[in-house]
Amino acid sequence: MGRAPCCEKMGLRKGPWSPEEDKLLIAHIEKNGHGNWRALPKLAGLLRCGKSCRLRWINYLQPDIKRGNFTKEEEDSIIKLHEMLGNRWSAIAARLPGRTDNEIKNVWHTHLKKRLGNNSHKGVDPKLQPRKSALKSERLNHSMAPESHNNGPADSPTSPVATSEVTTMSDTSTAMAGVSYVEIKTEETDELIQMPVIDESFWSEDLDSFQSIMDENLESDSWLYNIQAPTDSSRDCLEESPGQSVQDLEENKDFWYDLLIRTGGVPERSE
DNA sequence: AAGACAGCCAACCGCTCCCAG
DNA sequence: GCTGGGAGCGGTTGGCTGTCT
Repeated sequence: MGRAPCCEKMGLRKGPWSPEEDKLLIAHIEKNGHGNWRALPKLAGLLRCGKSCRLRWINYLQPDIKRGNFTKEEEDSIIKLHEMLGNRWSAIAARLPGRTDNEIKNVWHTHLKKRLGNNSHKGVDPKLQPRKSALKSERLNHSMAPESHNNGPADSPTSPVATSEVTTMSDTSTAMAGVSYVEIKTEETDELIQMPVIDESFWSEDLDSFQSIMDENLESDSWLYNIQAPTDSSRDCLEESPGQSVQDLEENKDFWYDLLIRTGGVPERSE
């Protein structure tokens, strides 16, 4: 299965790019943009396939790419984001301005994985990563309700404990992208409370929404109790992996806040 | 000095998704 | 609704470089 590699056609170069090829590619894209990657090499006078050109541009030639070593903060961000998102390198890269998915992937495999291995740090099992199709259907359903599974730690003192009586609510009061609401009955008090559930699209695309939620909740300093983690993006996944808990988010509150500040998501909090 | 080994990273490969026809 | 082509993504590889013996 699978179509033949696009570079197998006669005469197309493979392997490392020469400075001349880089110049040709940059000159062409600066002048014409990259509307059609497949047609680009011909137009630019390159003996490469479009895929190779795209990769070279995205990973190396783009003007806003940050080269050089990763800072400690960047590495920490990657670790946290990997906990939340798993091996979704492009999603992680989207939160680290100037860094590419390929670069992040390399750093992960060469440095961070070992580091975490030593710390027996938990992460999302790659085998449990949702496939894109799962993400898509989840977005369409827009209700990532943990219907029959506890998505938070049972021993978390203040977090609600999901029970079998959780029901998905229609998103009536807000039309916020990536956010739906569930009713959760707490085990301790038997109270029904509404809880926002944030899905993948929220985290990857809508920092403003997060800002809104944070703004609403920061005053009481309890906002994290009301946000569920985004990592379990399909019911199958939920069944196999409890993923990030409310408690995890709680512990990492500062991290999320710092990240959002750095990426322009929220204004700095006045202490 | 040179061979072996390990680490790093740019690039490739194969798969899935998206969308126009 | 179906199909095919292009784009994007994540996993993997291969070659270069640095370090060790």
